[in-house]
Amino acid sequence: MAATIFDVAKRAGVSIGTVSRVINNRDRVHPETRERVLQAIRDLDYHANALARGLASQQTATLGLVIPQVNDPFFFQVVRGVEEAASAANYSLLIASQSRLPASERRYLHLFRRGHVDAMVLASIEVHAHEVQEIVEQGIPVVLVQLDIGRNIPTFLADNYGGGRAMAEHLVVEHQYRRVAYITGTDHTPDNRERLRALRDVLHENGLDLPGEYVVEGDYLRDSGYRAMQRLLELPTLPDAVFAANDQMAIDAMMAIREHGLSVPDDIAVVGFDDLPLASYVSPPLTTVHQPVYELGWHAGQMALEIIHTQGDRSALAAPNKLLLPTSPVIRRSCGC
Amino acid sequence: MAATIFDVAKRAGVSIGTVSRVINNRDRVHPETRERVLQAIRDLDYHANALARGLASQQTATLGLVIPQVNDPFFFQVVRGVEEAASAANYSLLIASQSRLPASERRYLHLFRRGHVDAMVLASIEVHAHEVQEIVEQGIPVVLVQLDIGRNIPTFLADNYGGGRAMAEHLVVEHQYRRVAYITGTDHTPDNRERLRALRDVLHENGLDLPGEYVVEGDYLRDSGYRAMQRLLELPTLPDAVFAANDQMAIDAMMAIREHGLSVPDDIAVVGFDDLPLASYVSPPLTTVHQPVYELGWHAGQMALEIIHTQGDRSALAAPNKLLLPTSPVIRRSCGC
DNA sequence: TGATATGATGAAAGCGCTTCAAACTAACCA
DNA sequence: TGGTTAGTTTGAAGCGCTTTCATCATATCA
Repeated sequence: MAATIFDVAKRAGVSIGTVSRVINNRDRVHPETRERVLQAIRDLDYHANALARGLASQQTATLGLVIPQVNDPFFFQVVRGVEEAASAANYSLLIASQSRLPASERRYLHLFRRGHVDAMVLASIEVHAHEVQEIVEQGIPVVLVQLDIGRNIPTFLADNYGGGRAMAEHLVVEHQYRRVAYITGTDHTPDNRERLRALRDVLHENGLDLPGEYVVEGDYLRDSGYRAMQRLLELPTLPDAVFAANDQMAIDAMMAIREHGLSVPDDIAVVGFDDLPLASYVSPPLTTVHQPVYELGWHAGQMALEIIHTQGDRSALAAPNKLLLPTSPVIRRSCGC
Repeated sequence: MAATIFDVAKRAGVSIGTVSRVINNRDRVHPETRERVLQAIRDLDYHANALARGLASQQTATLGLVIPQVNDPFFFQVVRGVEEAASAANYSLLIASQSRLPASERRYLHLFRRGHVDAMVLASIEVHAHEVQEIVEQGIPVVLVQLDIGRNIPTFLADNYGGGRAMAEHLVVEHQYRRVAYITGTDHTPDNRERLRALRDVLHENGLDLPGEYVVEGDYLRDSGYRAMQRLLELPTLPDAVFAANDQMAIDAMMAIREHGLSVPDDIAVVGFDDLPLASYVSPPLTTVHQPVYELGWHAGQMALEIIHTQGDRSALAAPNKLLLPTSPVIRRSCGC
């Protein structure tokens, strides 16, 4: 059996209270006593039981992370970011992927209800504002990633609008494309909407229009870009450039164009959003917008830790609660450069 | 504050022991009493505290998963697999990525030392056999994924040899390539060695040789395939086919070949291993070997749970402790098909 | 009718830690 | 010399559960 604090106390000839103070660097302990305790800890290879500690102190040194069930390397980057922030602070990371169950059965809510975590990071999941509110009201800090529910909750977002603008300007101003089409992601997600808004704004500012038939619906997933592109290719006036809401669809769109006997970028330019590793390997290499995914995760984890450590200190909550991380266009070949 | 078992007991007019029995479906409880307790639980929105429960019962309903720090979508699949196995059994998943710290500081060892998890899954990390032994001796079941330390520990591996053979035969027998080169992964990993062994065997069986200069060293990572291929291209007699230890390097090798003014697969065929999503998008689409990564994770999680539930039942440990999951060649274009 | 199962519940002892009031010690001051 | 005080340490009460053992009805049998 593993050694307990009791064993350490006995060996060092002190009470468990003293051992606890040594472990936690609390109050003052006589240097000699401290050394004796530390020696006993070494001798017994003692490691404090995390559960007992959590129960007694009401702190678990654990962060909860909820991600969608989708199989997307995107989220792995978020996971890595949060994990590294957590482990650098000696916190553990408890992961839950959002299940398809109805809200009443959502397991991830148990994470906090059961006192399992000190804070939660929710990444691009479907969640109701009142659910989040409930968590926060129970005293568990929540940080959101790529997900905005419009309450006063710390939120980390990639700058979708800014990235979308930069890309749109690249197409419209530098390349002088005149008929730009857009393949949407899932309609309700804010990232998709921001990217579309950016394109529309840039077009307007340049005296151009985004006709309804140039906005075709996709869902971010494989194939949907292909089908969307097919619809565009049936139009009487073909676009000269296509902005897809993510790389996956952009790549599928390129396929559709090629199968249609046209060339990318000579006949139709194609650009995406995300900068998947994949983007640089397709041919032509995809021009896209880089998203700081790892950084989103890292900052979110960091923020969660900060809030934990300033609990009750209301002034801390006055910090900006919506942070945009910069996105940057990655110019390759598919735009015509 | 969240309701405790005490609150529920008071509201239902019973003792906490009875509430506990209802929660855990233990012993028998009078149907009427049970209903009264359940109603109180609903009324108070009670959720048992996981820490207290874990402390009292010495079971945490949590699985620990350790992955390398590498940034590889491969591991995300493993994570997903384990996570789904865990959550289907109402277990949580605690993740730790292996840090670069010296063994004495390896945080993930704390996961179990501190009584945090009921079992651990170690995935392709660097670990010493005696460390694993120590964990097991403390009564924490361990399951390995893509990692073989040669002890009597349940291990899930992709069938690297089988997949390597199938691919090698495709090259040598069907395509009749005569000069096949191999770009290695990190030398010490068993997967790499198995794949190489398979190629060598098939060549020998067909009266062919694998000359030393046709085995060039890579490290699985980006660029290393490119450099390895450059070395191959400097040889007096060029290979007619190249087998790379993974897709990433295969793709880089294709680039090097093209930059050298040669064509894939007409001048030199290239195949990989892994079947990254990426593989189907490059041009020509990469012929490779599919690895059941998600399944590896899922089975490992499942096995960990099984061992937990049959603890002490020695007969269970007689089950096969080394499981090969089948890999399958995915024939695309880069092999010449 | 009294002895004996059987079913249902309660009471209390932990699980391994944190934390806080209280106690002890030695040193200092008036 | 008694009273302070600052520095250390102890002891014990939880934290919210599980689990064992004892208890108490009620039903069963000879």
